[in-house]
Amino acid sequence: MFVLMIRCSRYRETIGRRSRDRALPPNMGAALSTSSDASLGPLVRKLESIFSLSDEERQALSDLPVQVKEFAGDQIIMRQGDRPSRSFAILEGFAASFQITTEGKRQILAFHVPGDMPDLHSFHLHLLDYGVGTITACKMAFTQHQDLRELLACFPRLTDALWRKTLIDGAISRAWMTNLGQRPASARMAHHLCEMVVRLKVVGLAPDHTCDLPITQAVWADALGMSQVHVNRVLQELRKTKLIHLKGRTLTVLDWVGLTRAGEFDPSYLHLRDGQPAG
Amino acid sequence: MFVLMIRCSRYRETIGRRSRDRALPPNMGAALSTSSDASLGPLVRKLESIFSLSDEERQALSDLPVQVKEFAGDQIIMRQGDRPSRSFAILEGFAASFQITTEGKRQILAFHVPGDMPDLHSFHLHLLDYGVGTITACKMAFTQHQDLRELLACFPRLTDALWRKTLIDGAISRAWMTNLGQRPASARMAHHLCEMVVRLKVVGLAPDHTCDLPITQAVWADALGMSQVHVNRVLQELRKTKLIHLKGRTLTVLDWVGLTRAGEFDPSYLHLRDGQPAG
DNA sequence: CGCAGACTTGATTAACGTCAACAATTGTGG
DNA sequence: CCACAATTGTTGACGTTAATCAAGTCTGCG
Repeated sequence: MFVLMIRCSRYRETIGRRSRDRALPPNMGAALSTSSDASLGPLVRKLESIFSLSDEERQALSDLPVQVKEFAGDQIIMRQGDRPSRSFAILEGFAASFQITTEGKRQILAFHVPGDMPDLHSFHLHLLDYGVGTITACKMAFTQHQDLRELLACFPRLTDALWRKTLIDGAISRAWMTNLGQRPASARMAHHLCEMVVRLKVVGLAPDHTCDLPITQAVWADALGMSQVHVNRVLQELRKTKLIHLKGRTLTVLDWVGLTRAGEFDPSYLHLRDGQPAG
Repeated sequence: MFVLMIRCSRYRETIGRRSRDRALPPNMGAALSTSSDASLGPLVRKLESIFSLSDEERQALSDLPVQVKEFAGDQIIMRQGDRPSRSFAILEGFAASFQITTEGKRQILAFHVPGDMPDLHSFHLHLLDYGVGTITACKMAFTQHQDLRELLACFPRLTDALWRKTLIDGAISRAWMTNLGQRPASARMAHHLCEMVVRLKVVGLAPDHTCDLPITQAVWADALGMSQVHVNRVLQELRKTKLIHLKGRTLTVLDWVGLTRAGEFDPSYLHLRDGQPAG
């Protein structure tokens, strides 16, 4: 206990000095702004949905020096094979990670919503095995791995929180794999829609049964491993059976129970702290 | 540094006492034996393939109190929904993790070879979202989460090593997802075989181009998301094109370059410390 | 208004699943 | 060592799902 306090106070001084001194990385000129106190809000909220933080930990996390950058839609942020020296959290907007096969096909591995840290892996796995790009315009908070390392050295429970977060991402991938491997196209789509709605609810982006889902059919095709034409037909089927209403970028779930049944959806793999009601 | 040493020596006493005192968990009567010094060898070797350990860390890991248990083939070890209080490493044999859909279909999410810790997730994610079962007869080393927690508190770099390991498992899932979503059946099989050969090489189970692969076609069907009949036809095709020889449980890769090309395989996602030559 | 991107539709075809029977292999008890 | 059962692998015929191709239509937007 004693030990921890010594290390922490030293940590605070160090970070303070470093974040003021450090030069900006080369490619971050124009769109850059400095962190405001509230900027990591979505990340903190997200972490708290899966882990309980002490005031001190919450504060330390909020004090982490970050650089906020804005991106347009459909931009690549990191690419397969990069060796990033910083990680980022999404503050606003939708992003996706993906892999490209040598045949030129793209598999979308995950959609990322505000509060997610899509490349937390790079903190330990220096070579990225996937790329990350924006879907819509996004606001991202970047943090140097070094700063994160110092933060975690001081607050080991935060290591656990972040580790836990990467494990949940793993659980989401597993559910996605089962979805890809075992379900016919329409159940696959239904399952995916259920997941998105629940995840958006957690961060307050799906208050009722409605949410903004700025995902084109072509993108869904790459995510769900089917052709764009088939995505279209499957969506029509879900509309015809009155499970969803989807117009423009707005999804309304008309029949939550029916949709979960169609997609065989059970939200427990999302490991939410309180069994998040979704309908 | 000073601090670390104090904590470590206390850790040693504690663990020493606890492992002698602790009663065995209820369901572990018969097949149980106590740990020998060498029992965690495969785990240590595996970790060293992805992370460099100090002598002290290696020793501490080997000293972790474990209970070794043997299982027959095709046994369930943990099931979807369990809340295990211990994790285990595979010392010998093949295992697999899987999910069962409500339609009764099984998706195999990963094959586990000696040195793997299939349920390391349960250390932080108390509810298992997948089951683990043996493929062949297996020897497993179980360790209480509590013991592991104490070890990691003392050697924070081991936390990093294990975190890194779960991240690599994540990378393997991602590659598997791309495989499921984007590749036609025969490329999918080829990619999978490449992965298995490389992973077995790491732990010394594929010395030349040959290895023991005790996986039935029905199991492959569940792993690769195709019917058992189609697995059979795809394997015949790979044999006909002289890429592999597969007879009984023995796989020989006849044309490594050809197989990697057929499966679009690039081993970098396995994040081996030295770019492990595979052919 | 015109253009680009997204969505929709129909016709055709390829990939793959299902069913059912059978052959080969492995394991087991006598 | 043999006979037998059980599991695994193989084959063919046939049906279904979903991909591909190609031609639209709609929508927002400068």
